Amino acid sequence: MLDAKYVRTNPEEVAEKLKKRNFNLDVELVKKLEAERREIQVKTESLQQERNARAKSIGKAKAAGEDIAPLLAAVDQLKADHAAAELELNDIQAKLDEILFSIPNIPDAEVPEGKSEDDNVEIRRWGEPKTFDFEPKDHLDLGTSLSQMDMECAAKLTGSRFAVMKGDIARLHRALIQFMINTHIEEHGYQEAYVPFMVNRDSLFGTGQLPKFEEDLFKLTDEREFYMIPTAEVPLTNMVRDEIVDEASLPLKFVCHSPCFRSEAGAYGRDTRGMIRQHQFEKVEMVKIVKPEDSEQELESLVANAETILQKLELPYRTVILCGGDIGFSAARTYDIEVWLPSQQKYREISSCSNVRDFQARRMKARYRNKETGKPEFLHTLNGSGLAAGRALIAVMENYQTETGAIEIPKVLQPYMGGKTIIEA
RNA sequence: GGUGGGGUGGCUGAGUGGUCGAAAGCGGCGGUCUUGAAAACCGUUGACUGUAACAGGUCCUAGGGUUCGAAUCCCUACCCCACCGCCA
Repeated sequence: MLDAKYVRTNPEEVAEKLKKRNFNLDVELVKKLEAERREIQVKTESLQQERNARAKSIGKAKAAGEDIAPLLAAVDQLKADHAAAELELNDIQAKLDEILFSIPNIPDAEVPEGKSEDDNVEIRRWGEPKTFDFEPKDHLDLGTSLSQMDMECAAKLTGSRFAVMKGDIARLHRALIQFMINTHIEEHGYQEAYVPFMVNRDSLFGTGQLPKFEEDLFKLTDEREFYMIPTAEVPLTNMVRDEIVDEASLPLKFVCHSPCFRSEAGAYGRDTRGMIRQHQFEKVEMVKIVKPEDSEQELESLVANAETILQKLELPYRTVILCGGDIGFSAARTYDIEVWLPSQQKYREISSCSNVRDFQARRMKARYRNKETGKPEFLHTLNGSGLAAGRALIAVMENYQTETGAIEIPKVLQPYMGGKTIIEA
């Protein structure tokens, strides 16, 4: 969330900056509620002050052995007034919080203007889209004819938007995950983490999925009300929730493989075929917890770490910076990496890397002690996929297919496949 | 699941109704000493809010209650620890 003080002292400025993401802040409402809050808070606090003073004097009188009965009678009305004022204050504070919690992050100045993903701006490309001298199949045709991918079976087990994989394809999927994690811990200095795949409300609030995006999540129905994680970003980032982190341990860099569960996937009727958009998919996630002055630079290296995976897999990709209209709720700046899919003749998102700045840290009260000021200050958090495993699998299958419907195995994955070099029927 | 014990500042931990935002230690910061560092010694040091600066307010896991007054008493929830039971 944004700094409440900043929002209430400069609502017009905030509204102006949020226009870039097509977010409309009701400035008049904020001003009106804020004026009320101020008045009621002053009233409540002065009543509190009075109550505290009276209570103290009663204590003194009692200690001195005086008769306190008249003092007790005098304090009755005060008590009732204070209780009423407090209720009123809580009510208005709740209204203000509701607004504050649903305001998205302010985009960086460098974020391009734009309405949709069509307005994202390409930063760079790597590799050349491969040309085939036959009609390339998509991953579903390839997987199905190998009898190693079965969407009908998944639909029987659960429903639409789930997948069953078998044999070498299942192993290739796992190989990708192992390869990615190993690369990040061995070459990029991340610490591997294993975390819960169900989290509580506080965690989802901390990273910004709640309260606004409840419908995107799978929620458990028992009395504990846990949620399935939509990304490992949630548990990883929340590790520092309510902590004052030792400055010497920064930056924290975590990498974690997890399944991700998203209810919204499929709500738009997009990518209904194959494994592109699923309710459950695997992802290797990178999260960095850093000092504010480092976050810009850490975002660049985060993207580079993700790109390295595609380079080692020799998959053509491009990197774009998301425009104001396409950027996520918590992010100040996001780079998407898009991999080439021959079946679609398009680049498709395979990683999303964001600098969240202090937006999540403020929600989570995640701080470090600044040596120079001696004061606790909010950390900056970043997250990025490194990479989405399901989409990486699709990209490998489609880019490495042969005319006979076999799939060559990228060199870097062969050690994870028992030395195998090709998957064929 | 059962029984018992707990949850207090960055950390450990004392505090059972008013003089407690809270002893002590550790850690941090400043200093003395030292070529420098360590040790030792001295001083200092909670967070949030609020103010031009004071003042004021809130915070002892969370939510309710009792009371003029709650870290302290009562209820509920969550979490942790120990032992027992069960179990991959």
